[in-house]
Parts: sequence; structure tokens; C-alpha cells
Amino acid sequence: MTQTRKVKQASQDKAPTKGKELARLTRDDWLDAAFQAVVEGGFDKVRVLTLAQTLGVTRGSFYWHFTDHADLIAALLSRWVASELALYDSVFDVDSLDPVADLEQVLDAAMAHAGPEMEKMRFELALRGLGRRDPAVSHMLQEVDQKRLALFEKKFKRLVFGDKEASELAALFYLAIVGSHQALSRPTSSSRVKEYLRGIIAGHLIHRLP
Amino acid sequence: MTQTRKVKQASQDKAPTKGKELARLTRDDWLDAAFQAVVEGGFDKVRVLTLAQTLGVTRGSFYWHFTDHADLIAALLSRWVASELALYDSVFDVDSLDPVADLEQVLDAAMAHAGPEMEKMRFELALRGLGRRDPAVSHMLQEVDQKRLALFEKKFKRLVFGDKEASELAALFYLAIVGSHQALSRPTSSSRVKEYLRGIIAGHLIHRLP
DNA sequence: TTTTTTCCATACACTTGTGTACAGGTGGGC
DNA sequence: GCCCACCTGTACACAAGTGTATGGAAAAAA
Repeated sequence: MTQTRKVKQASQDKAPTKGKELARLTRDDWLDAAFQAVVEGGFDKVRVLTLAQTLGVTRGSFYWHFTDHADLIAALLSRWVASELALYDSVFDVDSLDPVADLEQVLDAAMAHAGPEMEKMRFELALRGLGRRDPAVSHMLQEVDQKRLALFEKKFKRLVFGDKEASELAALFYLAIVGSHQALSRPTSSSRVKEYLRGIIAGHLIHRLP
Repeated sequence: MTQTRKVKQASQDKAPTKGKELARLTRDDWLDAAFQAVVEGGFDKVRVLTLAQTLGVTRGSFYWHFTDHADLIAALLSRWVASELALYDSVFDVDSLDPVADLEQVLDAAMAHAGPEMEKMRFELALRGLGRRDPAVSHMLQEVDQKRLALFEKKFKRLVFGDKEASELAALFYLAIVGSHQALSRPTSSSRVKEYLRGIIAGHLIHRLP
């Protein structure tokens, strides 16, 4: 039974021919599929057989690009940390003129849960689940968390009086955001967090002058 | 190969005889084993075969107590909600004289992560993971979250001026606690949350008189 | 064009897990 | 002491998944 394979609808077709030939897969294609599987069902649902079916190939392809299942997971993880660390490194040194808008923008980005951000969020939640049984993954997550927390602290310190208070506020808000990713209904929780942030900014905390 | 089964070391031996006979299992024994499996590996790691091995029996026992695997999971879930709702119903109407100590006690309980509390926490995290793919589970979690949030709000309203502020603070802290269950190192995050709580109580918020 | 490299299909052996049918042992009530 | 309800073991059929070996097509290089 020679199953007909769908052509990979790549955004940039390397071979802009008529569009009937079979698309060959790259390592990243498999990683993308694995990512999607994690988003939908967690790491335990990442199966070579299933991925092959959704990609329209057999497992023969997989074992050419990867040595085994563990290799796939490892590659997926390292791709995630790399992109995540790169992202936070790239935004750490930029500060807008308005510290309030600056902070709000960071919080918004951290709480975003629409479109691709939603997938990133679900992937990360699945990752935390994996981290509970894998110390290496746990360590990886701690590293990322620390970077983000440092960013939060930096932003809070720009507009809150007292470094200690800023640090505590940053931790509190970071934890609340992580919590908002999975408890309570999304719009409710995110709006509430922002609501209280405005309260803090407007009221009982002292602004620093830029 | 007639495998020798270990006797169930029940706290209350129904048959206080010499102690050599094979313990027969109950439905709850299976549920306890399943609970433990969830704590250690999540719901995807709950397998009849594995549970039977740890319990020292074969799957024949299982299929007498449960119709199938889904039945086990359903029973496990309903047992959890029942106990959780009962717990929060039992503590909702008790208020100590000191509202500050009262609130701190609730927060401590919610953040506890030692011994059996740790297992409950890990179970709940696994549950939230399941809730991301099962709407019924998601709804169940929302119900529990709402109850807890109501409790938090009640406690905060006793010592914070303004119902709206109290409600926002409650949501913020509840989310932070959920977040602390999985991000950052446990001692760090929990101490920080409490630290900031003290700051709020001591400082810029107005106590209500009991 | 020929050759080589790259990529995928197929077939096989193996493992782990589910669910069912049935046989048999054990203990408490009579 | 016997019997029946309760509980467990055994055996079978089946499904899904992993990893390996190998052949062959298609693209790229020569």
C-alpha cells in the first residue's frame, strides 16, 4: 500500500516546481511536529509512530534524522532553552523611556496566551511537568526562571522605592503569572493581575524619577 | 513461577492472625497505588500492569475491582474532588480571633510542601496537566479553585480596607501560590511570598478592627 | 550522464500494555 | 463442615510502540 504523502506546505518552497513531488523532511520538521505533540498532549504523548503518521511518512525517516526517541527529546529541549535564553538576553538591555509602560509591556508579554504564545505557554507547562521527574530538566527550568526573574526585578526597581521591596514584588508577580498560566480562567486572572499592578503603581508605592 | 506476595501492612489488621496469609486488596488499595503513581509520574504513568506489580498481585485482581482503566481514573478523580471540597467546606466557617494569624495559617497550609502535603501538591499539579486535555477535569479544577479563592477573599477582607482591593490581593496571592508550586526553588519562593505578605500587613494597607 | 549522497519504505523481532474468559483458592456465614 | 460469595492466578488475543537491517528512489554532485 503505497500511501500518498502530502507535500510539505513550506512557506518558502525550495523547489518551486509544479508542486506534486514528495517533500523531504528536515530535522526541524520532526522537531516542530514533536513540539506540537507536546503542546497537545504532553511529553508522554510524543511518539515516533504518531509523529510519522501526522507527517505522512514512516518511521524510517525518523531514524535517519535521529538516533532514537531520547535524541528527539533532547534536541527539542535544547532548542527550547537556546531560543528562550536568546530571547531574554536580547530584551534585557532595552529600556523604554516610560518605566511604567516598560513594566506593563513585560508583564503583558509574560501573560500572553493567544496564538503562538499560547502554544509556547502550553509547551512550558508540559516542560514543568517533565521537570518534576527529570532533574536535568528541572535545572534547565530554574535557569530560565532566574533570568526572567532578574528581568522582572530590573523593571520593578526602576519604579519602586526600595530594592528589597522591588525584588519581593518581582517574585510575587512572576509566581502569580506562572500560576495564572494554569489556574482560574485566563481572562479573569490576567486582568486581575494587571489590575492590581496598576493599583500598586498608582498608589502606595513611590515612583523613582527616570 | 508462583511469586510470593507481601502481606499488606495495614494499620488495622482485620484478621489479627499469625500474619502469614496473603492480604486481599480493596478498591481503595488500588486507588492509593494509583495516587502514588500519579504523584511520581503523572496520569500517563498509571498502568494497570505496573500497579499490579507494586501491589504484588496480578491484573486479575484489578479487573475484579474495576471495570477497566478509565474506571480507575474516574474513581481517583471523584475521590479527590470529594475530599478537597469537604476539606474546604469544613474550614470555611472557622475564623480565629486574630485575622493576621488566621490568614497566615491559610497561606501556610496552601503552600505546605512537606510529607503528605507534598504528595497532594504533586498530585494536583499532575491533575492540572490532565485538565489541559480533558474539559471535564478542567471544570472540576475550576470549581476547587473558586472555593479556595473565596476562602482567600474572606480572609483578606477581614484585614484589608476595601473589598475590591481584598479580592484582587486574594487572587494575586492565590495565583502566586499556585505558581510557587512549580517555579523557582521551593524555600525561596514560599519565604518570599510570606515576606511580602508581612509587608502588606505591616505597611501600606489598613487593618480592619475585629 | 553517471555516481554518490541523502532520504524514506518495508519487513522483522521485541517489549509493554489492555481486556476477556475461565479456573481455582480462601474465608466467613450457615 | 459445607457452601457460596469474594478475590486472585493463568492463559489468550490483540493493539501500539520501539529499534534494526536493508533495499531502493530521488536529489545532488561529479
